[in-house]
Amino acid sequence: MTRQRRLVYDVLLRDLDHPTASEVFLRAKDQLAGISLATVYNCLETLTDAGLVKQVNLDREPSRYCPNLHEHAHFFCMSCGAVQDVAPASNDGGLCGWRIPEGNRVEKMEVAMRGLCRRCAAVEESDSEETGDVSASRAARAAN
Amino acid sequence: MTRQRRLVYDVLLRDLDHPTASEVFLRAKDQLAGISLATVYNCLETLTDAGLVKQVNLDREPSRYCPNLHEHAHFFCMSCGAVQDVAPASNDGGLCGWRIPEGNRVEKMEVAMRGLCRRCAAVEESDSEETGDVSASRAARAAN
DNA sequence: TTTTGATTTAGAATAATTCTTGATTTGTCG
DNA sequence: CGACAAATCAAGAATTATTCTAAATCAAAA
Repeated sequence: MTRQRRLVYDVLLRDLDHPTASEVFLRAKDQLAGISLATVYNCLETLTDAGLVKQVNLDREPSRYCPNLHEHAHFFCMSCGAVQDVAPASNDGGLCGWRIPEGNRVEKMEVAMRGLCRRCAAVEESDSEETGDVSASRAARAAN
Repeated sequence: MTRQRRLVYDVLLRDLDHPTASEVFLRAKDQLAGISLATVYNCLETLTDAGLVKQVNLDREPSRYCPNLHEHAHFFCMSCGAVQDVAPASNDGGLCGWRIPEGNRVEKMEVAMRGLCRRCAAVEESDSEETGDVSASRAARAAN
């Protein structure tokens, strides 16, 4: 945790408004004049890889960053651009329902899942029988 | 519906594998040698605006295109990169459950909603009392 | 203190997408 | 049929977010 990483993380924690990398950069500069945009990108990536921060994307807009590690969805206001966290309605594994804040109007919802399709899950299963290592084969294929 | 648009649309309909713009371009070229990537982008945008096609994004990867207009989610295989459509488990408005294909392993799920936050919904409400036109005020603000 | 390795910086490079401009096609009307 | 207007297309330049590169800096260990 270097000074720059600490600062970038603090910026994210101070206002939980899902800033873009550029916005983080502007806020960080106020406190550490010499910091560069590249460093902000580096720090955001490091923090994301470390699991302290989540990268949030909507369409092809610039990525936004969120230090909320609880399971949640995101609500993007089409009018003012604000981004809110939305908590799950219950602890049933996230497949079912969200606590939409009172007054918000949802016009569209997008759901994306990531994982292994049947075929790849099967291959991994058989690979792990041979090697005993579940993650190795996936990593090997992912390297393509 | 011009020749190029028809072709791009047919390419999407032929294989429902969510190709990127470049992939659409490669397939389209086979049937209309002179078509350009810019035209493919134009056509995809036109088709999307017309509501015949949906643009599908995961993270910052190239956009993919999908002619399935039914409500559905997307499943991205982390190993082979395949993208599958996932149907809702019931017709309850999409808040609740998805028919994950047998054998698929979901490791992560992302939910994004778009709409109007409480404040903007309230403003629009009061605007429409004055003007009688719900969409005008939103459009005006969106133009910023 | 020197070394070592990681991190930061600035700017160049990249990749997807959009924009611009001129050419082409299409539809319409005489 | 032929001319004109409007829409569309093509080619390449431009844009934008992001990543890469290489040199400079820093921090901890020896």
